[in-house]
Amino acid sequence: MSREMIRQGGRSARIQAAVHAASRALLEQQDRSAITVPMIAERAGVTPSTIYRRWGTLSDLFADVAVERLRPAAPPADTGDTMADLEAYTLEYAEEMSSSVGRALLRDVIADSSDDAPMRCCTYTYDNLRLISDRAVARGEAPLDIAQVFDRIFAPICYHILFADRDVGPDYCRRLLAEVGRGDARRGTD
Amino acid sequence: MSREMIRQGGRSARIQAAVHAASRALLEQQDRSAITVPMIAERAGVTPSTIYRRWGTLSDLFADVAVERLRPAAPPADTGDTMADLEAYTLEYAEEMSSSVGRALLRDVIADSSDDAPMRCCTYTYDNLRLISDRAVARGEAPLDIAQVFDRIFAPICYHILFADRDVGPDYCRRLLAEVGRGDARRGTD
DNA sequence: ACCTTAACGCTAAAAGTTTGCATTAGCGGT
DNA sequence: ACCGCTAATGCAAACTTTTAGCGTTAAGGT
Repeated sequence: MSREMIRQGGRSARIQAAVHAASRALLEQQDRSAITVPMIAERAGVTPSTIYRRWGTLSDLFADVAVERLRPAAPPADTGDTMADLEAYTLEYAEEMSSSVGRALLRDVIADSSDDAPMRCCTYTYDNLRLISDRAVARGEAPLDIAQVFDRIFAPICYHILFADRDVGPDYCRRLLAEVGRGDARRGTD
Repeated sequence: MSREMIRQGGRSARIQAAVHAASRALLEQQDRSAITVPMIAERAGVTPSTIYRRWGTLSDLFADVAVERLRPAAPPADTGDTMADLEAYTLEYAEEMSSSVGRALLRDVIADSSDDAPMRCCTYTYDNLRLISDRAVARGEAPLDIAQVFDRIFAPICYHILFADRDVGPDYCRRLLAEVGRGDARRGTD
């Protein structure tokens, strides 16, 4: 969306930061259905037309903000044990996403009109899993089967969060992890 | 949303039907970002304020329409073989949802501001799986582990459709089915 | 330092949304 | 079958949001 802009430095970047910050601030205070483009513009010290031109719709702006927030701040913890790494990362992911703000982020990302935002969000998870896998290989262990981790662990977690049909707690996550671990969780990347 | 209305008969129902029909028609012709409430209202022969009052926002109206379209028209096919029933239903589900209109429906449902639409959509799938399972029991077989079918088959399918990170074709679905079948796919409902 | 042009601010017009009031038409009670 | 009650609709005015044109500013390259 605003990734492949031609102008990236200076004012353009400052405005993007201001708009993102204003969006985040408002999302924390009010219900999203009460937030409007002019509100964000005023708080960011920008005219509404700038936002309309750069992001098009409120949904796309929120998707952009959500992707930004979903971008991992720190790499997954390195415990020295691959399965422990995976468990820690999974539990953190589930806890973060199943919160009301996390669920909103997920929905914003998925509502993006282009397929760009959801795919990028997916890539973040992939990169983290890849990192855990690479560390395993560096220790002489077999790599993680990342595709299977997506199918068996992260997909169910996201599904239940998005469809709100069941609670996604640590116990449930550990069961998913155990089912994968019990089988052939590692056998090379697809 | 419009489910628990007090008035259900006569004019109210006619208007709901007209608005739904108008929405569906417009969704087939134009990009959803180009569709507005006044457009739907005109096509349905209704004033915009009626739509605003009953559905609130365009997203919620679309979610309502999507749930309606997702409601199963016919029960899943009965082949006499439980696993064949499950395969047929899964492939049909995946094909329908991975199409561009299907994906849009899924996104509309998930974007619903209340958690009502996504959960109801989920229930439709559950009911269909339950039907397949019940038929299995009637034949003296073990029931389907529905929770596992959700986690191992439908969740991955929906995840990949929503995040657009990979293609969801019959081959992929059959692999998911095989992995469940190979394991303990039937062991009672959670 | 200069040139090109993407991006912004401003403003006015267009479109969409909200709201109050009058009217219509389900629904339950008689 | 009729009557009263009120949810639901239509209409129209007030209000807000969105779009579009135009001049200006400031990145980024030469």
